[in-house]
Amino acid sequence: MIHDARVLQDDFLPREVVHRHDEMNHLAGALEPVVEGDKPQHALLTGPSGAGKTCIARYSLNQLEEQLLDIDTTYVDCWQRSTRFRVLSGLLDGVGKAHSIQRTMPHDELLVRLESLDHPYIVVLDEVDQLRDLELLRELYGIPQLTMVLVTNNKRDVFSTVDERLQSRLRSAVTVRFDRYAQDELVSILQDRVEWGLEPGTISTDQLAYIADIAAGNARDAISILRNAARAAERSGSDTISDEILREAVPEARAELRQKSVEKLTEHQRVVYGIVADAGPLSPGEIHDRYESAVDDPKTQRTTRKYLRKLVEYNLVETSGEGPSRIYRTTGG
DNA sequence: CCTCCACCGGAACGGAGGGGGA
DNA sequence: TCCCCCTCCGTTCCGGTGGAGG
Repeated sequence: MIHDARVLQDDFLPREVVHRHDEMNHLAGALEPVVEGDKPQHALLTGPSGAGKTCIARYSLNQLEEQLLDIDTTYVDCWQRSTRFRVLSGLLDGVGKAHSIQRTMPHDELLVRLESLDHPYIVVLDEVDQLRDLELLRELYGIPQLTMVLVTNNKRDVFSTVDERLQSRLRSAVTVRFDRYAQDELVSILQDRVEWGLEPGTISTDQLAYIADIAAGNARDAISILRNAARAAERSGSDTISDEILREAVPEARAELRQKSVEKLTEHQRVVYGIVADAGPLSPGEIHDRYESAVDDPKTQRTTRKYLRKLVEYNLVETSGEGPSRIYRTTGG
């Protein structure tokens, strides 16, 4: 049934990119000067999640590495590395200069190491809006060999907190906008994965269209549904994906996504999430009261607010209402 | 319209944790 | 070994905001 499971994974990088040629050329135009030994331009990729931003960014860097010997590239997910220190150590890691880095390293030592690069270094900073301190971008701008490809899904409020000088620098980056995939584009992306990953004839085009409809332009969701369906079919010993299995795979895919987020939470954060999940829409005060009586060593109200904010960021919880009438509930019904 | 109240989130601070250097 | 310098997490403090109700 499953012929090559890798192509169904989230982080799989296709050999050929479909339906994003304009965006790819746009980005390549910014980076291409490096081939001639010139300084490439910084780039900013914006658009909704699942629209192919990360995929195109990584793909373009791969292309450059194939063309050039004297170039380094790396990918840093600012969601996982949201502090200045973690980003910097991620960047050093990408050029093999991360040896003997520890948290006690003097402030600027990490930057100095980056400045000593003798090759162009092109880095993807994914989910850059998750950075706690955007001032880091200013420091990275100051490193001549470094070119940044910044990836974010909401351009507007990302850079509102930085000063004008940095803002204008960021605005001068080549901006590539991504839209949601159209329905037929998603179908052909899925077809590609099916062709490489599954035995022939396991799923019909109609079924792929069904997946594309539900995924609503989000390629990651679409592939996740496909993956869950294939897994369920294989478990049941079937060699095709039935409509019933496919229907069941939709909530499973959502649960899988949710589960992954929940695993990243700390114990106390999980308790707070559990309260919202079990007891339905609640006010912040009510949530904190319940949380306080649920654990032995409760944190303060301020910390509970930080937790709630985090849950919203993780898309586990959503909020509505302002001020005193604010409530929190779990996402997706 | 104005005041109260709950909530929001920035800022500053402190302690724990962790590893290098004298 | 002790000291130092860092990060990370939570705390305290507080000004700002926007419904609800007089």
